[in-house]
Amino acid sequence: MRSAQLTGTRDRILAVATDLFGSRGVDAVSLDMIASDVGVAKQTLLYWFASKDELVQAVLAGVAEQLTVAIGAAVRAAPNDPLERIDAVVRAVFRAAVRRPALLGLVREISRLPTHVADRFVADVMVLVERAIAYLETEMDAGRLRRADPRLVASLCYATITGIATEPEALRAVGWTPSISGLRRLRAELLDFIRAALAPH
Amino acid sequence: MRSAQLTGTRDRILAVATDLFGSRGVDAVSLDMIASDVGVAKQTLLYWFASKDELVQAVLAGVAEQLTVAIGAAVRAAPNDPLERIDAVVRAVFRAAVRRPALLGLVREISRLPTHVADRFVADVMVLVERAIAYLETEMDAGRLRRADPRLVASLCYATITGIATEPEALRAVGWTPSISGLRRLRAELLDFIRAALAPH
DNA sequence: ACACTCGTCTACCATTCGGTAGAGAGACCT
DNA sequence: AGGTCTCTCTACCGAATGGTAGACGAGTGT
Repeated sequence: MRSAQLTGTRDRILAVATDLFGSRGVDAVSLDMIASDVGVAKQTLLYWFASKDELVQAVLAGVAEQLTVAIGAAVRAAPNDPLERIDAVVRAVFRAAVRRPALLGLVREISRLPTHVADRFVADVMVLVERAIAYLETEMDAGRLRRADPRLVASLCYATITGIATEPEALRAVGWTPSISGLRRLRAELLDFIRAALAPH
Repeated sequence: MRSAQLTGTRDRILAVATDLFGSRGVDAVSLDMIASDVGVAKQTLLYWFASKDELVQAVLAGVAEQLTVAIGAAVRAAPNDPLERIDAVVRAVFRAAVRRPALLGLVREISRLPTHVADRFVADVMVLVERAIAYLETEMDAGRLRRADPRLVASLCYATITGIATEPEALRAVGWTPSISGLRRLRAELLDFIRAALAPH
C-alpha cells in the first residue's frame, strides 16, 4: 500500500471528477486529466471505475444524493409557508453550489449524456421534482401561490436557478464580478424575482 | 463545378454546423460528422473555414445576427409599454428557437469555449444586453416595472428563457412532451411568470 | 513459507481527432 | 490552346483518447 490517505483513492477520484466534469463538461475532460489531478495513473481510475461512463454515473449519483439531502433538510427546517419554503430551498441549493461550484454545472450536463448514463440520475431527481410539484399544487389550491401549471412553474424555477448559477459568462456580460457580497446580492435578487413571480395576485 | 446547388456549400456547412453544435455541443461534434451530414469531404470544410475554431466563430456570428435582427424587429413593432415590449422580445426569441432549435443551445455553449473564440460573440450580444438594461432602468425609474437591479434582472430573464428553451431533459422530467400546442402553453406560462416577476407591486 | 488478493503501476493498442499536402476537374480569361 | 483560378477530392500525419494486458509489491490467511 502506498500510504495511509486521509480519504480513499476512490473518493478523491470522485471529488476531482465532479469538479472537472461540472466546470468543463464531461466530453472535454479526459481520464488522463482526472488521473493527473488526483495524482495517480489512469489505470488506477479504471481499476475503481470500469469505464468513463461508469465514473460519470458514480459522480451523478453523488450529486443526486447531495441535492436530495440538502433540499430535504432545508424543507424540514422551514416554516410551512410556501414562499418561506421556496426561499429555504433556493438558499440550500445556493449554499451547495457555493461549496462546490461544479455541482449545478453537472446537472446541466445531463442533457448531453447518452440516456443509459443519465437515466439513473434523472430518476433520482424526478423524485424531488414530483414532490415539489405536488406541494406547489396544494399551495396553489389553497390560494397561497399564484395559480399556474405547477409542472411548468417547477421547470421555470429550476431553469432560473441553475441558469443563473451556471452561466458565469452571462453574468460577466452584464458586468457582474463574483465576490461574497456580490453573491449574496445575487441570491437576494433571485429570491425577490421568484417570490414576485409566485406570490398570489 | 459539381452542380448548381440552391445554396452554396459554405452556407450549407454553416447551417449543419449550427444545428449540430447547438444540439450536441461543440466538443462532441467532429468535423467529419459535419462533413458527412453536408455531403462533402472534411477537407472541403477546411477549405471554407481554416480551422474548427474559425467555423465555430462563423456560426456564432450568424447566431448573433439572427438574434439581433429578430429582437430589433420585435422591439420596433411593439407598443411602448415595458411589459408589452418584454412580451414581444420573448415571443421573438421563442419564434427563432422554434425555427432553429439549436440556436439557444449554442448561446449556452459559449461558457465552455476558449475566450478567443467566444469574445467576438460576447461583444455582439453585449450590445443587446446593454440596450435592454438601459431600457429596464428607465422603466423602473418611471415606476412601470418593479424596482430591482436591472443588470441582474436582465440576467435572470436570460437564464429563465434560455434555460427553459434548452433543457428538454428538464421538461421531460416534469412530464412535458413537445408539441405545437404544448409549446404555446409553455410560452404563455413563461410570459406570465416573467410578467408577474416584473410588474410593479 | 506459500499462495492469494488488493491496489497501483508501466507499456501498449485501436480509434478518432484536427489539420496538411497535393492532385484533379471544371470555369474563365487571353 | 494554354494558363490560371476556384472548388473539391484522396491520402496521410501526429497527438490525444478510452481501454487492455500484465507485472510488481505489500498485506493476509493457512
